[in-house]
Amino acid sequence: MKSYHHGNLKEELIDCACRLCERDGYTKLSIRSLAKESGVSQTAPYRHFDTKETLFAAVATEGFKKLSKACHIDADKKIMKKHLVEIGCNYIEFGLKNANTYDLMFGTAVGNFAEYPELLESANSTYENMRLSFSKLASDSDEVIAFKCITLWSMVHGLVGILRKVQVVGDDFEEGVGPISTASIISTNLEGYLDKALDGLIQN
Amino acid sequence: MKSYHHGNLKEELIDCACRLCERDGYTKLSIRSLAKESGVSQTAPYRHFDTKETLFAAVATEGFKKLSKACHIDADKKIMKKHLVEIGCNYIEFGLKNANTYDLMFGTAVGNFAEYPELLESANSTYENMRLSFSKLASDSDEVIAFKCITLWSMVHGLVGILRKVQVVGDDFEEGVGPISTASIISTNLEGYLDKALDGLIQN
DNA sequence: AATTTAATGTTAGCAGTGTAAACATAATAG
DNA sequence: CTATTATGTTTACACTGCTAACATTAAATT
Repeated sequence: MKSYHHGNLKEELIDCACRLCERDGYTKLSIRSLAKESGVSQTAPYRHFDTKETLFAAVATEGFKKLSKACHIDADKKIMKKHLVEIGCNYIEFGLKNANTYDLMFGTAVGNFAEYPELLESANSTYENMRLSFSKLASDSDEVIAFKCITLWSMVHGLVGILRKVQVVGDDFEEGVGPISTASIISTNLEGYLDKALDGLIQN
Repeated sequence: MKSYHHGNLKEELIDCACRLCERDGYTKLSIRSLAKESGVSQTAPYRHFDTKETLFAAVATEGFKKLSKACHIDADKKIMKKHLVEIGCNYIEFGLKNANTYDLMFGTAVGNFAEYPELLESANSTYENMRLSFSKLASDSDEVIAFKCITLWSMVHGLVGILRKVQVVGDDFEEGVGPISTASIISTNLEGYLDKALDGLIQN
């Protein structure tokens, strides 16, 4: 016997949308199927999300929260280069393991973050966490640290994009100097790769 | 008086799709509107593209060709670091000015490049061009050059992703060390930024 | 406690979508 | 000249985002 009111629909919709977006890609997600999955009428979601993009924004918000958590390192302990590498690795791992969600977060699905305050906040706080970690290592000015942080972010973000196109990760691949084999090699030793790449960032 | 056969439909569809994808984003593109725009019946495009993804693949292929051209530097002249910076700048500029197309090229719209030989080839040749330019500068082994090339690509690819979220580029922005202001500063002096960032890549 | 109001749900329906099937016409090959 | 293939059209189906009108319940106000 089900009651007229669901009681917890919004959260359940977001939860469900996160799962489906990751499983099939956000392009495949339909509000109707989402409603059906939650055992509710086709248009019920519209009581909680004005538009599909609003729903996407909610999924992206969750994505940034998870990314933030994945990249979090306990603020108390002294942060060494090793930890920055770890942050980078975690970031990349998140991007690769949640490729579809990641695409939703950084693609054009949600046009303007500023229209969705919670999304903007969760995205900014992901950055802020990274920046704070960075500031524990280097003794540069705030501006320089911000620069380095954006650079690190660009690096790992870029690697996610490139590696995703080559997600064989351990599977066999043709040898050579093509992008596929090279990217594969990198992805099998991500830590070593990042360690080297970070050298330029930290000193200098 | 129009003839039954269009004569040049495939090319026109691709052309038109490229324009519309860039203008409105590939999510908004419909095969029907595309057909209408080309003055042809709703299902005519299916004679040339099995599925919508096939059409996307064609648009992405064009995108890679354009990207390749934008990053091309005459192979004859000796390539200095300055030219690598130029390549990077051109790459980023392309990504920012063709954000929607870029998203189609690197997002999840086309799942597996291997299913579309022409796409795979144009993407690979974009990489190959970059790699050749790189090999003119450094005297490393092929493997090392491939590594550096992927790193450069990651860097500029990542920057496109981050900067796109902040495409104020010259407009005013709040001062501080947040991602927006920092990214804005970078994007107003892309050349200098890249020049510095490339230091770590070229020596070492 | 009774009543008004707001929040949250449902049903019905519109205009638009991807794509398959059956058919029409024109270009090409034999 | 005929048969085949390439390319186009019409029709149709199941699905989509979203709106409007209505139903039910929870919360706020008197």
